[in-house]
Amino acid sequence: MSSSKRKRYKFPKTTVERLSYYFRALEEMAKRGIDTISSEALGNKLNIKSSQIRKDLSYFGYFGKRGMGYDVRYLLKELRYILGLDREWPVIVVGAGHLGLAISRYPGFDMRGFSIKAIFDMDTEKVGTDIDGIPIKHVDEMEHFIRENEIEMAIIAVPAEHAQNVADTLAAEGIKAILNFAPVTLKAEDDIRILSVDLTTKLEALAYYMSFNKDKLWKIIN
Amino acid sequence: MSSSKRKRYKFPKTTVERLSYYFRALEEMAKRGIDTISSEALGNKLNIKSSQIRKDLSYFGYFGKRGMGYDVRYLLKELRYILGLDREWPVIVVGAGHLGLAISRYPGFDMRGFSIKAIFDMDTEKVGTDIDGIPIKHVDEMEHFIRENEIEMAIIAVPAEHAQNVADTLAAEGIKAILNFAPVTLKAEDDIRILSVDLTTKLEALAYYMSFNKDKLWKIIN
DNA sequence: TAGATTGTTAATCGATTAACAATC
DNA sequence: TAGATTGTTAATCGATTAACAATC
Repeated sequence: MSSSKRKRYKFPKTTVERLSYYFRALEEMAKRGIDTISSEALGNKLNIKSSQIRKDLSYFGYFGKRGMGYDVRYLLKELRYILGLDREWPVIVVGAGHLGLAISRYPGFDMRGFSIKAIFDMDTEKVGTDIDGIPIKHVDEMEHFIRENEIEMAIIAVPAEHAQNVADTLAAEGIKAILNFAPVTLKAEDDIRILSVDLTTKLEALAYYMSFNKDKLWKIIN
Repeated sequence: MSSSKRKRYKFPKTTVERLSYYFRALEEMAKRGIDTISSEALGNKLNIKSSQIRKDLSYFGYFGKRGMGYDVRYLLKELRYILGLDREWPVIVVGAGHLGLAISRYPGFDMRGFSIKAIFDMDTEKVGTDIDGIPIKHVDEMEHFIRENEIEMAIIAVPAEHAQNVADTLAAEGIKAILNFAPVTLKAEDDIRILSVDLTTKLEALAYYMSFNKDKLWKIIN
């Protein structure tokens, strides 16, 4: 039923994330006036093996010239298209705490076409104000706003204990992708894409790595 | 020379991150008065297979009772020890922009023993003020502060173009672990642990997944 | 042409999972 | 004891990498 006749190619989940790194590095190179780059040179810059880069790109097409490398502007254009960055993505943020506000102002989002259209919160002190032109609205207005503005992506920046609730509400209101900053594992139907950014987990991983060679563990990794 | 006679066990890099999820889930359970849990039940909560959980834990010891599951408080205690969370970690933040300040106030860090001791910036308007009791100091004072307070961990929250510079400085001043929020790949010597949190990459991955089944790509994943 | 570098194959390496004997 | 659930083995699955023929 849902499976098309078209051949499907699998690729590692890690590839999409790396494409994003390639895109960013190429953007910087374009800015510096570099117009051709080899997988070797790009790999050096990103600490990624050149064969990994070539393989990642090969899942999507032929972008290089043998003996020459990749045309920076051309590859940028293709990656922009592959990553879906050739359009504007209207986004809402739920949670107007320190983190929610910092995220709303994060310059990196706007640069990539992610445009924060509104921030939602329950705190009536904050509702009605705005942050750099982005209105803070009451969560009760969320459903209407999502439909009115055809929002598909949302960022959750509320405390852990409210996050699942917010996710359920967003799902019911038609959101298709969620970037979650709350430190919980969210549950949702399969048609909703959820990715989490975990601020503490990585710091904890660092703490682990700082501890382990100080003779604290029975068994040590390599 | 550096290799001890002790047997070394390898385990996946992903394991440490999952231990951190287990810890968090168990903490919440302890708070709710649950005192025993099976790998099956914990897995359901975290969308992780029970065999994965048992395997992860098995790298570090025997924590469960067959037929009974795991004692929540005991496992918490062991995980706290393994993750190095049984001590205080003094941390500094470099960059007093919106993100740096939000990070400095993030309640999740303090809860885990990560204590932000100071924020460093070059902006003389900000230097001398404080955020919730955390002083903002000039970067020139950083080296002295690091030595004086025996800081080993730092968080980078400066613009991409300054991040490598800051990392080099931190390394020279004796920092051993860096959590990087700047959207660049940092280079450093092997004895310095760097992990990055990338705010845009995940949003880009979501954008990709929202685009791909809209007939945009030649080759489609599964 | 000679040199460089891609795109792709095949081998290796690493991580997850099912299955089950051990045992509480 | 019977039932439940661990700890561990072995199979499977997935991702990375070296190597090289193709070709600019």
